[in-house]
Amino acid sequence: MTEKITKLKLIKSGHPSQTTRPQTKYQRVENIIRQRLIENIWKPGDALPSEIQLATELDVSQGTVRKALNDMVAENLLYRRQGLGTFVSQHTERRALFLYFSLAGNNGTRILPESKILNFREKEPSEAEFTKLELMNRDRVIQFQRIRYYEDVPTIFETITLPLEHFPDFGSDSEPPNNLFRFYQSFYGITVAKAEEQLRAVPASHEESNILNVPENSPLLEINRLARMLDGRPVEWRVSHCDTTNYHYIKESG
Amino acid sequence: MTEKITKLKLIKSGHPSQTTRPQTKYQRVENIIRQRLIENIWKPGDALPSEIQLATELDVSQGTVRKALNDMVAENLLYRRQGLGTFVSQHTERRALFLYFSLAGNNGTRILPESKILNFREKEPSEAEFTKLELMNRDRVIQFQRIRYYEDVPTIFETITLPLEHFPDFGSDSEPPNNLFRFYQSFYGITVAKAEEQLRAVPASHEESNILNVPENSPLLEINRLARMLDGRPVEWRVSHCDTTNYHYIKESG
DNA sequence: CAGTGGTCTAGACCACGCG
DNA sequence: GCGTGGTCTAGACCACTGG
Repeated sequence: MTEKITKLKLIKSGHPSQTTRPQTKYQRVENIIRQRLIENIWKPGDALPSEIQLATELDVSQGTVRKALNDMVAENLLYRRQGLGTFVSQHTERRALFLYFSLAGNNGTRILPESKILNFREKEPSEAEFTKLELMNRDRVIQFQRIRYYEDVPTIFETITLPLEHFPDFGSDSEPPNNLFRFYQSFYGITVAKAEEQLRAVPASHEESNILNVPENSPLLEINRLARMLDGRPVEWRVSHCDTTNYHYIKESG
Repeated sequence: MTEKITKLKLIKSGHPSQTTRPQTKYQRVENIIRQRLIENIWKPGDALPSEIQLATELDVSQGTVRKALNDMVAENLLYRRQGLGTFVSQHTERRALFLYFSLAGNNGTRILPESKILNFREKEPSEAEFTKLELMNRDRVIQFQRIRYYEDVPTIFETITLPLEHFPDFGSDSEPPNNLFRFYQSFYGITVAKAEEQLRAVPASHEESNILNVPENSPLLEINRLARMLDGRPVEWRVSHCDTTNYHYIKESG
């Protein structure tokens, strides 16, 4: 009994600043783990310490650690494999495909389409780019465009804008690969944690009609997506114009 | 000790058929609750018995009931209000808006747009309708079309198809209201539990160009949505053609 | 086999909503 | 005050994985 009381005292006195703004233990555990992910102390693919080790280190019960980890698994930041451990999520092909790429063939199958870079430049951000990417100073941006092919048919025309700040020497070595998120993660230690998409129907421009081999002004699906890192800062703004004759965007709700 | 052992024996012997295909207790609890929702024993808006009552009734611990309920809260079938209880989800305006209606103004605000019914008929299903709605016999279907307005501007043209089987006397009393899901729920006891959407860009037909007041062949966003009931059977097929000049479809991932 | 996550229990105490 | 869900603990046992 006395031991219990002492423990509670210790916990409360150990966090005196949080008496006004109460925070649960599992939230504190979550924040600690989140911070370690942001600081790359635990890298994508790494196994975390076991639940019992974490519980001991952070002086909480295993159940509290479980709750925190389960929350983060639900956020796709971690994944579990029974008998093996808890791991930091990576931007594998599968993850890219099911989390951040929603186009599927009319039969329902998804493929991560091949892509070809058309152009590349470093420049001052436009007003829209400055706002969208939440740039602070007049930081420069990287911008490139590419075509993506579904079964060798050009289907998507993409314009991608990145804050130069986070991507030094981008594109100087070699062409950026097909799976950009994995590239950001493995070369720059930047993990895309979430994204917001806005969809519209737009007419094909003259340039797009040539590239995608469709009539001018024919309808294209515009996917306007802002991707954010673990700490919430924007990392990539991507505008994709898609010929949805043979493919469509899918979403499940409920 | 002996009590514990006896209890375990009881549980196992109480479910002899499940020794080969093991199922966890919380899954069993989930299935029982799910079944009661399907059978309308607990109706939308009702409070469930308290966790302790359920635990006693089903002979499991409160923690097991918690896990089952939390899973179903994550599925949006139930919601919790601390201090009050656990409730069956309803198709309120808010729910309709945030779960099943993804159009937002370019400033980010969402509105459930007003609608006007254009026509209504009962007919034999087409081949596509038969397949999509997973009709078994040659059941008849109800079909109607409507315009939806955003700030008094016609913006969406919808074609809605329902299996007549589930909607006797549909439309004979009065016009179906704006929020259809709530109507299905309160008048027919049918809850829409999930939906699958496919999005494309399509050209405006001659008819649509008149209705939506846009040039013929101008790009429209097509939302092709199949809604399913609690037990997974299709209840509604809706094809919406949207003028996305002032509005767009939104999705958050991560 | 040892170590991991997954399930389940029993019980304590807290925070909230309502009468 | 009372009943509800929300947090937290401690410990048991199961199921899976790998060496």
